[in-house]
Amino acid sequence: MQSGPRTVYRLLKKAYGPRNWWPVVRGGRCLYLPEFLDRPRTAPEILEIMVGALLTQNTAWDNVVLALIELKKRRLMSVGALEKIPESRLARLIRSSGYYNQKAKKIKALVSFIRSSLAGRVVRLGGRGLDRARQSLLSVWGIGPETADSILLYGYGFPVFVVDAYTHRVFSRIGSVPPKAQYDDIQLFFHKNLKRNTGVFREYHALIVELGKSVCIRTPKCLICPIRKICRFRGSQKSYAPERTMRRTENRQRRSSIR
DNA sequence: CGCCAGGTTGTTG
DNA sequence: CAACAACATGGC
Repeated sequence: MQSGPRTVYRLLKKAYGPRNWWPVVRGGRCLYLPEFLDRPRTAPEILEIMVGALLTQNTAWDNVVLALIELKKRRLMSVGALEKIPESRLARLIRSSGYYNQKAKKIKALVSFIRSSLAGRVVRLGGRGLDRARQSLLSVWGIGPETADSILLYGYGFPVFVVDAYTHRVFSRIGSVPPKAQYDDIQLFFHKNLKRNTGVFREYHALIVELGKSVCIRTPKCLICPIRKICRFRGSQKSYAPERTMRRTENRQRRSSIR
């Protein structure tokens, strides 16, 4: 039985594709438009992807969209506007995306980086090569490997594979990577086993997310899984080692909140 | 209610 | 360097 990442891709694509990720927020709506995939992103679109990538860290996308709508409604989705706005007000506007104090700080760090990198415009990382662009992004406070790679892949069109919690969960269950595999290990697995193709990488990541959200959840729904036949797990085992150690404990109930 | 969500940074041993 | 804790809202 074929079970390489290419086979997984084919099965997922047949079941869920195309996903047309990354979406753009326009007119108060989140649009998944195929035509966006056929041309380079404009500078404003890249900024929106960057901000969205920060806001979606460990957060459901629907909550992020609410925050992006707030920002765009007020014409704040620009480097200049995001530089000017007080951090506390920014935090209030992106409240729905969670971790809003930290994320406001991250957005500030981002626009500061963009400004310092290219006096007044969104930095043109495209001409500097993938490795340098990635290192550059990783130097920004609040941008880790997944956020950097999302920006590079969906914003700038670099063929770099984005690894997230779903990727780790799905492919460790399949048996392709060890449960303890780190980000770079998992990314290397895909880079070694797939042609470097931006379109495929974009679609593949989005497909993994869909599988991870709807099927390959904590207690997986293997009966409806489109890649069941190549998976080592298949729901036949009674249990497996939880990938994320223990759950967070203690709910702090500090609820005075802003506003 | 309790759990979870397309991470990252700071702290600790 | 690995393992944790902190960060926080909204949906089901």
